[in-house]
Amino acid sequence: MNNKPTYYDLVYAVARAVPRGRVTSYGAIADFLALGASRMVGWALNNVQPEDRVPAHRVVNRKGELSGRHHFGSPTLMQELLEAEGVRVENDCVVDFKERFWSPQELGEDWELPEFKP
DNA sequence: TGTTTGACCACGG
DNA sequence: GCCGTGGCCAAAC
Repeated sequence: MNNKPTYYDLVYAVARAVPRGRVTSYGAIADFLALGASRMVGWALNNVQPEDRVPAHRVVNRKGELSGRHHFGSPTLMQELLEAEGVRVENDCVVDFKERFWSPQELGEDWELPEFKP
């Protein structure tokens, strides 16, 4: 498992760049990274694990629903994490998702991976 | 080596 | 306004 120059690292970096108390969507990351495939974002997060320290719980689908809650080990863990950050989650959906939505474009188009230390 | 699926999104009917 | 289909790239079988 060496450093593979793949979009995976980009997805991880963007996920970490999500401010606390904010949430983003797979399509937003995919669009920012110009992947063209939001599915891969989910796959990237699927390969990621807590040991990567990637707040994947801040990433939800465009509906604002915690689609990946079932992949957190506990179906309620994702909601717990979001609520712990001040994000109100109801019925597995982010309340005021539109307002809580954060776009990676806020970082800037020239934004790149910060010093990634394995 | 080809097919299927996957934490999705956009568009069309 | 809701449901169905296509598309995207990559990994697993």
